Amino acid sequence: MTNKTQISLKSAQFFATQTLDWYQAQGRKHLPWQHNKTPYRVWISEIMLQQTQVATVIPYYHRFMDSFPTITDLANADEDNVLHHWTGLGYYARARNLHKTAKIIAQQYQGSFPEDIEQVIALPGIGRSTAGAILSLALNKHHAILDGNVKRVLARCYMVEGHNGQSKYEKALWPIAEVLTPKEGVAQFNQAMMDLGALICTRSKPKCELCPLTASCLAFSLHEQSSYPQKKPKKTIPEKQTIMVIPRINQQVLLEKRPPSGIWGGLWCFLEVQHEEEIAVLLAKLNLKQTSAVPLTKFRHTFSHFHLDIAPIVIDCEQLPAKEINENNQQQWYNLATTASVGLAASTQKLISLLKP
DNA sequence: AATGCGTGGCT
DNA sequence: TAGCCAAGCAT
Repeated sequence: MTNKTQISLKSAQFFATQTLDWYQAQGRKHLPWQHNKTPYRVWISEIMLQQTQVATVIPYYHRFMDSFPTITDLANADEDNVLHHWTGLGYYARARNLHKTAKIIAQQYQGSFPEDIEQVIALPGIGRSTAGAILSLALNKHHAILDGNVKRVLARCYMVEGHNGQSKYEKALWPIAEVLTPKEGVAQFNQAMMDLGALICTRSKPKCELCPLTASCLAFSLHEQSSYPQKKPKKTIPEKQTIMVIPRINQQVLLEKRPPSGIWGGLWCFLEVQHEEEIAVLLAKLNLKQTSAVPLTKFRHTFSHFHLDIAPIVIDCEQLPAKEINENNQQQWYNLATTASVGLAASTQKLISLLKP
């Protein structure tokens, strides 16, 4: 039985007032998605910002909104093109779910974003916090949010035990977020909480001297800011090896579309083998005749959950009459001189740029 | 409930 | 500099 944090109405009101006053003076008001705040624009920003820093997102956001200004534009786009706009941003399920959800909204909601929180949460890729953010920031509806910034602020203010990824941590934080979220000024309050987390209540070296919430902050009063949120136990991630086979004819290289789930799902990548002997088998299957093979410099690509040591090898091939290498449209010759509108993994893009004429 | 899922910026 | 981890969600 864990203790539930008790917060009086009066202290909740004080918390909200302090936060809103601070936002008025110090909050961020000119991020790209804060102009013309429609549910669509806020939705795209919230998805891009998941586990991704603001500075990284901004150029992606501009390109995405230029290409897909409305939900209908997104719904009518090719998935390859949506993933193309996500190239390098990571967590590609976000882009696939974005596209799925746009189609659902186009078909089931006549192209207008649903405003009922349960309907929003039911959409692919949108959880409780993102749903609350969309409806509160764009429509000022009364929903709490609980993203990484808010979690950190609340964990310090109320010295909540646990760390990101632990369910007990979130279970303890949600009711706190709910109680503190005011009925008036929800949009500004939620934005303010994220800004406090991003600008003041940072993970390391929090700027407590600039914080409007020190009077409410338990960790501050006990000089325990650095103890919250608690550290996640570190684990060593495994190392994997792969050989990336790069068949090349003229200035074209062969790519294959990966299955819709798993790592790099839906992206176009080079074929992979585990051992060099398998290369010949692969080329035979593809009906390709090798003229020369040149290994490129090996490099390491690190994911959140494993290291991947990549040994690329370019196989120059003879031109062959068009054969059935394209059975399910899952393979294509990619012209190195152009930029196709498909999603590429960062490692694929890196290799392609190395080979560009 | 813990793990899979990317990438690049910090320190 | 090699880890740590960021505006989470799905399973």
